[in-house]
Amino acid sequence: MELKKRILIHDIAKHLDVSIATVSLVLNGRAKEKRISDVLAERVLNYVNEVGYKPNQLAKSLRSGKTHVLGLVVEDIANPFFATVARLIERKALENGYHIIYCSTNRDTAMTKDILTMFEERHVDGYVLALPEGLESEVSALVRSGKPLVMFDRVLSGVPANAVVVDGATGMYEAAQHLLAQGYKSIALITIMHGQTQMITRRQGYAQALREHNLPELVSEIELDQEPAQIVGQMESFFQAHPHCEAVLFTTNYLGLYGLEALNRLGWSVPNRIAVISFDDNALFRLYSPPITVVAQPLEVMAEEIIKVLLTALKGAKPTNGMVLLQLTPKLLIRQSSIRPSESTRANLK
Amino acid sequence: MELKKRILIHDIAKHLDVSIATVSLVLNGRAKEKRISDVLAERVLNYVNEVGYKPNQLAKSLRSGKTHVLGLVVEDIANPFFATVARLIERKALENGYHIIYCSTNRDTAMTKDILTMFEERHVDGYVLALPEGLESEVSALVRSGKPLVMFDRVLSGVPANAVVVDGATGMYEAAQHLLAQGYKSIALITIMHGQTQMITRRQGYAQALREHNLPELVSEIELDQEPAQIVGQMESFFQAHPHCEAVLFTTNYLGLYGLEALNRLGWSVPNRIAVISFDDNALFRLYSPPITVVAQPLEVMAEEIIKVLLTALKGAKPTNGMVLLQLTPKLLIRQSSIRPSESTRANLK
DNA sequence: AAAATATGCTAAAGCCTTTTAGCATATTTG
DNA sequence: CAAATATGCTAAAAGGCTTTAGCATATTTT
Repeated sequence: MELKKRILIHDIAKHLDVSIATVSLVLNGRAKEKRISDVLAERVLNYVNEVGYKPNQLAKSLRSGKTHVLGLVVEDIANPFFATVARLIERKALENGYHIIYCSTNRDTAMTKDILTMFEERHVDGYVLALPEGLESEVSALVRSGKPLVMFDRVLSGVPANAVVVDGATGMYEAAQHLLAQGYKSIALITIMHGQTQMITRRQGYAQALREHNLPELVSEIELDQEPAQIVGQMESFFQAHPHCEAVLFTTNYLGLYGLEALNRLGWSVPNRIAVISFDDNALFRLYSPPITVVAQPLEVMAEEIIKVLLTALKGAKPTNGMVLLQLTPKLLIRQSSIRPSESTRANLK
Repeated sequence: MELKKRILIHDIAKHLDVSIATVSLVLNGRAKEKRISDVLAERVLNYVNEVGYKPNQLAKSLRSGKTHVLGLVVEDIANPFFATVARLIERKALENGYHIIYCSTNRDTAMTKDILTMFEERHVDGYVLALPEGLESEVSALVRSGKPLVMFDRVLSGVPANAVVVDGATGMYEAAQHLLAQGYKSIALITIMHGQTQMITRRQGYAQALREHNLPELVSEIELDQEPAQIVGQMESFFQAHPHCEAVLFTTNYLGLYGLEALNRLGWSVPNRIAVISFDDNALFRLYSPPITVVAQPLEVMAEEIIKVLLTALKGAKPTNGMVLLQLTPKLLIRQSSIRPSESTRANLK
C-alpha cells in the first residue's frame, strides 16, 4: 500500500558507485570548479534525470542557510494595489527560482512584528516590505544583519534601507495643479490618519500646490480602524460640512472608493457638483462613470526594480554596498471626473 | 562587528545542565507525556523565555517532516476574488500557526505542474488549490499520497478530493430567472472557453432557465489568452452581431468588467439598452452606475470551510476519512443594472 | 629522478532539531 | 524482601543535504 520510498542522494551515489559529495557537487554546478570529470558529471546528471531525483529542499536549506524563499509583507493582499504588485513580484521571483511567502499586516504593528519574527525563523533569504510605522528598530536590525531587504510604497523614517517608492509629492502636486488650472479654488484632500511616509509626501504635494496659489488647505484625516460604513459616513459629514468644496483629492485607492460611495449617497454628481481625483489607478476608476482621474503608479516598473534590487543583494556578496533609494514618477491620467463642466452644463444642473 | 551568535537548543541544555532531549520535549509540550517533572519543565520554559530562544524551523521541519506551511495555488492573485479569498485564508491559517506560500497559475497547466512539484519539494503540509484543467493525474497522486488537500472554486473532473465550491448552477439559474421574470426574452451568456468545472455549472444554470421558458441560448465563449483590448473588442462584436439582445450574464468578475467596457464603447446604456448581471461581487460592481446585479459568492464562509477541512486533515490522522465536498449557495444581489426600466423610460431613450 | 603541481575524487563533519530506546533510582506489589 | 512497576531523565540516532580538508595517482617542472 505504501508508495515507493523517496529517492535520496545516497541512492544516486550508490547506484553510480561514486561518493555522495560528487553527486552533490555536480548537481550544484560545481563540477568544473571541483574538477569532476565531464564524463562523470554527465553520467550523474543523466541518472538523476532518469530517476527524477529531487533534492530535499529542507535539508539543503538547513545545511546551506539558503531557503530561496522571499518574505513579502503588504498592508492587505486584497487591496488591488498590493495584489497587483504581489502578482508582478511573484512572477519575477519565480523566474529567478525564488518563492514567495506573504503576510498582510492590516496596519497592525504588533502583528507585523510577529510576522517579521516568523519570517526570520523561517530563514527567508530576503524581504520585500510595505510596513506600518513603529518597526524602525526591527528593520534597522534586519538591515544591519545584512539580510537583503527592500522597502516599497513607503519607508520608515530614519531607517537606511533599500527602497522603491513613488514620488507622491509630485504626483499630488500635478493633480492639484490640474484642478487649479481649471479654476477650482476650494480643493479638499482626504487622507488617512496614520503617518506613513507615502501619505505624508502625497499630502505635501497637495499643500505646496495650494500654497503657491495662496489657497487654504482643506484636509480630512480618516481613521481607518472603523467599519467601512462609518468611514463613508465620516466622509459624507465632511462634504456636508464643506458645501463650497468644488474638488477633492483622495490619497489612496480605497479612500477614493469610499469617497465615491459617499458622494453617491449625497447625490453630488461628479464632476458637475464636485471634481474627483484619486491616487492609484485600478479597474474601477477606469470604468466608473464618469471615469476617475488618477495619479497612476508605475506598478510594473516598481515590481521590476524591487526584484532587481533584491536579486542584486542576494547574489552580490558586498554587504555594505550602499543603499538604493529609487523614486519612481507617477503619471496623472486625466479622465472625465476632473474636467470642469462648461458653465452652461453647470447651470443646467443647478 | 558580528552580531551575537544565534542561540541553540544546545546552549539552553548546557546552561540548565539538562539534556537537549529534555528541553526539546518541554518545548514541544510533551513534558507530561514524557514524565518531565513540572518544576524542571518550568525552569526550562522560564530560561527559554528569558533568553528568547527560538528553535530553527528548518531543522525542526527536516526532522519532523512538518513545515507548517500551506501551499496556495490560485489563478491570479490580482483577481479580487482570489485576492479576497487568499486574504481570508491567510488570516485563519496564521491563527492556527500556518504560513502561506502561494503561486498564481495564470491558467497555464505546464507552469502549474511545476508549481505543484515545487510545493512538494518544499514539503508544504497542505494544499489549497484552484487549478486549471489537465492536472487530474497529478492531483490524484497527491490525494493518494495522503497530503491534506482542498480544491476550491472549481474541481477537477474525476478526481476525488476535498472541495469547497459554490453552486454556480443555482446562482446562474436564479439570475436568469430574475431576468426572465421581468419579461426579458433575449438573454446572452458570456463565458470563457476553458472547460473549468465552475464555468460549466454556471452555464448549465443559465441553460436550464432558458430551456424552461423555451427560449434559445445565446452564448459567447471568450478566449482569454489575448490582450484585454482584444477581449473587449470581441465582446463589442458579439453585441453588435446580436442587436436584439436585451440582457447579458457574465460568468466571472473579469468578464463582467470587460463587458461593461465593451458596452460603454458601444454606447449601450445599462439597464435601458441592456440588462447586466455578473457572477462574483466586488467593489466595482457595487459602486458602478448603475450598480451591477451580481451572483455573490460567500467568500468568508468559503475561506472558513477551506481552512476547516484542511486543519481537520492536518490534525486528524485518519487518511481515508472520506472526502468532503461542500457546495455553498451564492446569493443574487439585485441592483439597478438588471431592473427593467418602465416603458416610458425606454421610450424616452429611444 | 626527486620535487612540485595538477587531477579526480571522497570521507566525514556539520547544519539543528526530534524522537526512540533505555538507564538508573524510587515506589509498589505479591 | 525479591520482583514488578513507576518515575525522571538522557544518549544517541536520525533527518538529507553541503562543504572542507585531504588522499591517491598522474603529470609537469627542475
